[in-house]
Amino acid sequence: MFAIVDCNSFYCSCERLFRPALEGQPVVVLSNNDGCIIARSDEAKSLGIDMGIPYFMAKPLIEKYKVATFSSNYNLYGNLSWRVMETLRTLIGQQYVEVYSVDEAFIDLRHIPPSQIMALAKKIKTTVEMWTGIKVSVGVAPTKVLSKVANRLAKKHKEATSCVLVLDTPNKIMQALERTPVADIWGIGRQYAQKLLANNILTAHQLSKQTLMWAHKHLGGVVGVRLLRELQGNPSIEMQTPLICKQMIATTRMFGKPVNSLQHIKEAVATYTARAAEKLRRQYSVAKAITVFIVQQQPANSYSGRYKHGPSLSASTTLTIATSSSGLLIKQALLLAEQLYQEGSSYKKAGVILGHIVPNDSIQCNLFVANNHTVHSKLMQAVDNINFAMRNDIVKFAASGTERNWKMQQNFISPRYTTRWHELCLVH
DNA sequence: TCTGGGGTCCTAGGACCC
DNA sequence: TCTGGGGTCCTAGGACCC
Repeated sequence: MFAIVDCNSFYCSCERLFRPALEGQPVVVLSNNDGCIIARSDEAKSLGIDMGIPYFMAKPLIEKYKVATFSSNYNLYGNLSWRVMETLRTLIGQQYVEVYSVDEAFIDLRHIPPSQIMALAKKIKTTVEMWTGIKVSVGVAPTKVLSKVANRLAKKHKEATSCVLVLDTPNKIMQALERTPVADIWGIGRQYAQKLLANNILTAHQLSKQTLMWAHKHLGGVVGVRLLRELQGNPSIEMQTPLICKQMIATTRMFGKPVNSLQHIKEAVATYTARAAEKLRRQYSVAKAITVFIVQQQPANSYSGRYKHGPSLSASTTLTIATSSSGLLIKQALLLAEQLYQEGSSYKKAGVILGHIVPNDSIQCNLFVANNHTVHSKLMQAVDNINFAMRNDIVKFAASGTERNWKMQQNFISPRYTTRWHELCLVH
């Protein structure tokens, strides 16, 4: 059996933890740049505030019902996420926990006797809540996909399930599948959901009755086959071992306001490159490929229905030697940015993507270029140490600029209660 | 006026090899 | 009239996830 442990309205729960007066009140959290709604408490959901809608569209409801509104505070969420995951690792053993996202983890329960599973699932829930103050839901089933089905129903029927649901008999599984619309299956997105509906396949149960060949043909080849097998109760998506290095690292941001000048674009690109390089060094890797992209502002009155982004321009380059040095990467990134920039255009977003990532102990050297990896890595280590100990960005590259008037908006940001001394929660 | 920021995996098709 | 049969590697793009 596999379990999925999922924090309830995670970002909202984090904000509430230090503002207990908000318990039972509607709360929403906004995306970067205060653009969209990305998390809602149950109370906010029942007011009809939809996931992912732009803030300015939700504003009337938010003001009418005095919904508590926060800019996203990733320092806070990251730290609380770590506490939740540590709790799970302590309870079940590190080798059985796969952190799937900031607020979710799969747990391998194949070594647990069936008779003890329900008790363990409840223990996980109560312990996480007691140790961290974050409420979670637990879904347990023979496969990962089915455990997500269980988790969804546990959350949906909180009173009946107390947020814990174990699907351990064929009958329970069948009933759960009948109550799950195809669009709510993990792995079925908007496109496939439409396709399934067109084929008159409405529930997960109906989908589970299709053949593997059908899934291969209509749901993206081997991906669809895996999904169907999982729905039918045959484990086909394995646990991921921890400490796998990312194969791609990106840092991309919307600007706080449209940017016209090459100078500002370059500052942003340099800043994002430095951040991406930091992430790279944190996993002890180096990158050989770098892509820069900038997104133009969408010309006015050219969109109908769903929001579309403006045209995106991108350029890539491959380095002679893989590196994690911010300085070397910034140099390349700025060249690319200059290539892409067109005078007279207005931009709203930029990003940097590092690729061809390998561990830094297996750098392929170039016969004709001196390798100064050691020098650079010592410098970067010093920079990282200072930035970690003091505060973010106290040491940065001049190319990043000092004014940064392209920086994103965060009008409702809460204190970083758990990661900054001077932002601790005060009790009077 | 105003719409996020990360990631993953897979497939198709082109270039190239013998 | 008639033009093989394998391979590999790479990239772009599409689908999905939270």
